[in-house]
Amino acid sequence: MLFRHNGFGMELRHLRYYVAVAEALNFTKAAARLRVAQPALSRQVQDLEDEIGVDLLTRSPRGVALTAEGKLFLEEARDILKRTDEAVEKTRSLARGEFGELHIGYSPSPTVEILPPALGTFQKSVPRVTVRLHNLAGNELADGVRKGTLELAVMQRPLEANGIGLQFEPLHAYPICVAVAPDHPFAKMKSVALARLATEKLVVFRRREYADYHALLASVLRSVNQRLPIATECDGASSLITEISTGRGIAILPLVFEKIVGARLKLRPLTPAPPAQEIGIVRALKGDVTPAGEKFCACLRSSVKQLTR
Amino acid sequence: MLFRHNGFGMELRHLRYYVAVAEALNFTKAAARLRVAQPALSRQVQDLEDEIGVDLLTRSPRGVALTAEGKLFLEEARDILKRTDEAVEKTRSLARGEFGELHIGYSPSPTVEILPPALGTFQKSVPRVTVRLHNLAGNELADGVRKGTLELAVMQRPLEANGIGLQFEPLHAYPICVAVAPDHPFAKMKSVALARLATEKLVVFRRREYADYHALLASVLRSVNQRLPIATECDGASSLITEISTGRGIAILPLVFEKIVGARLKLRPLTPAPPAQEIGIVRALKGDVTPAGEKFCACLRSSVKQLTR
DNA sequence: ACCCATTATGCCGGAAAAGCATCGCTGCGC
DNA sequence: GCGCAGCGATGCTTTTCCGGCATAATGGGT
Repeated sequence: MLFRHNGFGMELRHLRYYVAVAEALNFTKAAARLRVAQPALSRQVQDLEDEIGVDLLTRSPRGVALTAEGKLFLEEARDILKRTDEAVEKTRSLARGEFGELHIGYSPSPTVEILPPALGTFQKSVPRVTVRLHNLAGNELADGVRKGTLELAVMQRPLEANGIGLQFEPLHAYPICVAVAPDHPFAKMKSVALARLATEKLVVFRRREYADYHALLASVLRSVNQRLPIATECDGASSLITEISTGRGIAILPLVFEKIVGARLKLRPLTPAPPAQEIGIVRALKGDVTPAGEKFCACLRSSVKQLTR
Repeated sequence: MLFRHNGFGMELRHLRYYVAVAEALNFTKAAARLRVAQPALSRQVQDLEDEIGVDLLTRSPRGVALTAEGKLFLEEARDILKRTDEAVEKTRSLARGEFGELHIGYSPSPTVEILPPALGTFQKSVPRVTVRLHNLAGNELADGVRKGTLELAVMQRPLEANGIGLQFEPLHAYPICVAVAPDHPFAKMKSVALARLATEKLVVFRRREYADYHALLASVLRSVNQRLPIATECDGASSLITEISTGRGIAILPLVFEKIVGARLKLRPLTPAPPAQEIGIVRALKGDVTPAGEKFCACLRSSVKQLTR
């Protein structure tokens, strides 16, 4: 190198050597501990002192003592070395997926059986990863994953139009059911023929907020060419439960809603069975999933395994 | 070196280079900025990545991009480099006496004219030095300086017995005076002959707490072979002022007390003048004074110069 | 398919660090 | 009082490795 700037000679080696000497208060012993020869150590510490322009040690034939400046610099050097170790370890942790932030999108209702236990095991295995959950609508989830603001989404299979650039890994499939009040005639049946819905009125979620649900509904009804009158539109699960249990109508729901409605409604499978609602992991086709994200997927999969047992 | 430990290859150079590349997002430009050739930079960053065992950058023919780990490590590296600079600068500051702690012992009354202005100018010139003032008796001051718990003391010249191992640098000398109430006959004189004290009673400070004062007093009186009756012993300046102004007696005091007693007492020089009370700097004969201490001494000297004008 | 910018690789020279031997200093013990 | 032991510094040689130059490889853009 032609030109060497003033302060560009200091290296971590100098700090490591200085700390060793300052701790041993003896060049020879420090050299042994560092597995280097004493003269090398001697010179490196001299270089360090020249670099800083301050005497850090007072030498004597009996060993060395720290000057006031040396004491200060010892603290500083120790701190710097500790921080470098921490920096490296942090980075490795991040690479191993044991550290950092993980942005996960999800649809609350369809994932109610899968997500909570997966979150629990994940946080237990890597507590230093902060999971940020984002409760969004289906198309927003898809957009988020595509843009990269979400690393993964746990949700129903995206519609064709929403699915471009995304990969869907199915975790579980819920049969489509009809939800009725416990005193409704359907409640006594083991399954309900699709054709029998013709005389019923539908309770549905609001189209605006539940586009995915309406897509599902449409596909179910389309398959039998039916068009049912809509009794009410609900803004959420609890009002839907109220509407149905008071006899205002029935609803078409995936079986997972059993976990939500409890005993207040009865869910009966439809025959012939429409295509089941698939719940799974959505990730971007291109764009890496971090190790932490992979771990999370593993937790989801094992959460599903527990479920089916 | 025969054995090279796992993590002992990382140096500040690697961090400096990595930061440059991560900021430029381009090896070639970073190399130019660092005034090194691009291949050198390329290799050093590779070495760093090998060392950590994590990919920090994704290379492409259009430049480089940071991985998530790379972003984290960039922050860490920047911080480490900043801290090293700070560590060096702190150490240099300490060596220049612009930083650190300074323990100063003093006797309050005799230094009342000198110390406060010196402290003021000192703190203005080096605000990052924390001055710790220790108000102690004369022998404790001497002990403290000898032991090194005090770097300096500002006080009257130590007695012979107390002065061993110490160096005294005189700053100012105050003539010995007699202090009387304003209506006392002495108050009208320009000076008072020592012999005329014979008919007076003495107001003194307590022997226990003011050994130095009593030594001074003894030497003044011994020089004229007088022994005066003691009217009262006082625990401090304010009670001494009260005693004298109410006519209970007179006191022998150095002229500096004029600043303390104000108009409440009159101080008149004695003739023939006894040896003046010398105020100065006490330091250990061996044992360094830090640069900050030297600066403080300079402030004291200039404070005295201001005084005599 | 070619081109260009950009990074990676091979090789060499030199600077700097490490090792070895030795010197100089100082305090301790015989 | 003198030698000896322990310590750090210094001179010199060896080794390492960093940097420079030339060039290959890579891959997106036109």
